[in-house]
Amino acid sequence: MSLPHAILTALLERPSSGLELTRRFDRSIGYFWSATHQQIYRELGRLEESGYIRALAPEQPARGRKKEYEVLPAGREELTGWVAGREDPKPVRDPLLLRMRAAAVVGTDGLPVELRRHLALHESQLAEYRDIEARDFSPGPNPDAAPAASEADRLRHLVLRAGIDLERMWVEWLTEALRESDTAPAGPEGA
Amino acid sequence: MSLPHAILTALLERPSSGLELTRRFDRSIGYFWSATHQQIYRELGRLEESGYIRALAPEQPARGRKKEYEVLPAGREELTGWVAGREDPKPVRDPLLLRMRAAAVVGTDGLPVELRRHLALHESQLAEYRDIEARDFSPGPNPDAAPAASEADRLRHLVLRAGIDLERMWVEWLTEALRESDTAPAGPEGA
DNA sequence: TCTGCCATGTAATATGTTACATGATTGT
DNA sequence: ACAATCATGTAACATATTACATGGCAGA
Repeated sequence: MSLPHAILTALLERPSSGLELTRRFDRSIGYFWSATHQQIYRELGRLEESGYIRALAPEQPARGRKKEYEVLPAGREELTGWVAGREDPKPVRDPLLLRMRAAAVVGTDGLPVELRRHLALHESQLAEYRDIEARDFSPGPNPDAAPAASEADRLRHLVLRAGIDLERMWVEWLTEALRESDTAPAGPEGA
Repeated sequence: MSLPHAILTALLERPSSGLELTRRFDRSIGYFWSATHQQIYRELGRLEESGYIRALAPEQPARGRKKEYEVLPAGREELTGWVAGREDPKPVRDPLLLRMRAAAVVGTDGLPVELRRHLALHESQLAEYRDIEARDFSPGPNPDAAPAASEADRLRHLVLRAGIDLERMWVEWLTEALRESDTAPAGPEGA
């Protein structure tokens, strides 16, 4: 039940149309909750029906016309309640780890190539996050002179650092995995 | 498309019935790919129909009777091909990070309690992984004298270390998040 | 007018979750 | 006989993915 709350958060940050939301889900919000435009349009319909959001500048029932949405008080309340609620962390679900486990049974053919590819992807993502951090959360040359970060900025920086920590973890783990597979002779294991 | 391959891997490690698989998906395999018994039974049916697995000790079409499955050569080939294939890492999808982003807009009421709860859960999971590592992959007092780990063991250890690294990352991140929210006064942000 | 892109949407399918149903086996 | 548990399954629903459809608008 996270997608509706992701959309409410995005719309509170800035009222948007479906396509604008889709683009924001390809960047900032999408860094920790991805969604396609089909999901977003469907969910916008539901949220409107529930009275959590409403369309601005109406009188345009046409199909190809832009439709902006804003959050209603009921939507803000719903989101506030969700933030305060309980939700256990989901168990990890990672196809790459599964493939490594499978490789322990049927052999590692083709795996190192894939590990190198993933390493490059994670390094690239890490670099992107670090750029964002330098741009949006740089402390400046004299931290004491800078204004104290707002609570909202502090939270957004924390979320970004989770992304950075995660990517760094994968980069380190993949590097170690490749180092080992270079050292050990990697013959087929599945005989 | 990972669940069928998770099941093929599990069945190659050891032929099992549906319920036995379910239990293994609550432990070892479930640490990086979870599944309920309903998913497993449905997928077992499909895999059998595709000719990837077959039921052992047949002649028992009854409902409550145990049914063991084993992997056929076609199933092993399918799995080998999947291991060698390409599959991009999925973007992160984490409700807790989403909630922190939402909290930046509507306020942090109730969040610290939840962060502490998650911290305890991750610490517990980390401890469990470390127990498994000590039990199954301990180098012993004299590593040089111990037999070299097999390629399969090396891979399984790597997968376990990914789990350990992930949990440790969350423990550290949550600890830092709590330390900051103790320092900074956490007033409602959504005014 | 034609092409390309902006924008919203439908349809079909796949996967995952929750609740419930049925039969078999074992111990009391 | 009964209850508890093992074991396999169905049904309904929710969510996510993929492919396609429709209309508006701007410029060549």
